[in-house]
Amino acid sequence: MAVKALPMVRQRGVCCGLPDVDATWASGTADLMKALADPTRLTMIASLWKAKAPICICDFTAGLALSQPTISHHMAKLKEIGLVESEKRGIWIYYRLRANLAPTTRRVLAQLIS
Amino acid sequence: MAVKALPMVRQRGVCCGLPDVDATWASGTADLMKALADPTRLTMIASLWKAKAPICICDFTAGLALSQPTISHHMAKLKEIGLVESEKRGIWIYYRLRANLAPTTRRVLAQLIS
DNA sequence: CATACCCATCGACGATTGTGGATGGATTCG
DNA sequence: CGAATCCATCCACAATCGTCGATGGGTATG
Repeated sequence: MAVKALPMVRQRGVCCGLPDVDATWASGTADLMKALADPTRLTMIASLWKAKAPICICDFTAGLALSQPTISHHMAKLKEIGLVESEKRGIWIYYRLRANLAPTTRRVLAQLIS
Repeated sequence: MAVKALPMVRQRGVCCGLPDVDATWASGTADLMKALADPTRLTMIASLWKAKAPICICDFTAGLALSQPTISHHMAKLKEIGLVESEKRGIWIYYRLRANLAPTTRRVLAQLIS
């Protein structure tokens, strides 16, 4: 990647413009990053990604060294952002990666996990 | 992507194993996500990515609607994680994307920004 | 029906984060 | 040298976050 050099001359008190960055994009992308900015949630997402199958909440509760309310809280956050969806089966609730994830989101996850 | 079906039978009180997810990976990736989990820092990174050239801190201070200490604080965080590096030129300090970013990090940014 | 299990929600707590005012070092210009 | 500009650091404050105990609803088993 070609990187331009530093500008040779510059006036004091005069600043240059920045490349256009859409504020809506920044806000939305930050929300996605926030959802992924925790080791527990990242482990959950990676587990679902690798398993290629729905996983019961109880398996996370048993497998991760955290209390049941904490596990539930993290999964709720992932669901709220739209990364996962759930399905009830008897007394168990299974979570899976959302079927129609945004292509960008899916590619980001692929890069992060694989 | 083929997604397996839900298990038909399940015993109460018996939980299944989870796919192996490396704890070090989760921790490190979470740190990267945390660094990107803010609209201001995301805007900074996208600006540097698009500009393909070093940008002076003063340009961020002038362009973003935040105080100078806040801008400095955000950029310090990006530098601490190793996403950007800086170069001093007179009274100005220029920041640019780190030259030898981890390939994974670079690809994630490419997916997020482009 | 009574018990056991699964899970979401609530409330509380300490820890972390985003923000900006004040300060001071560094550098350049007149 | 004195003034102005650029920038990092320190300090304080409100807001958000991660965590867990307690609680209660829902569901299956005996």
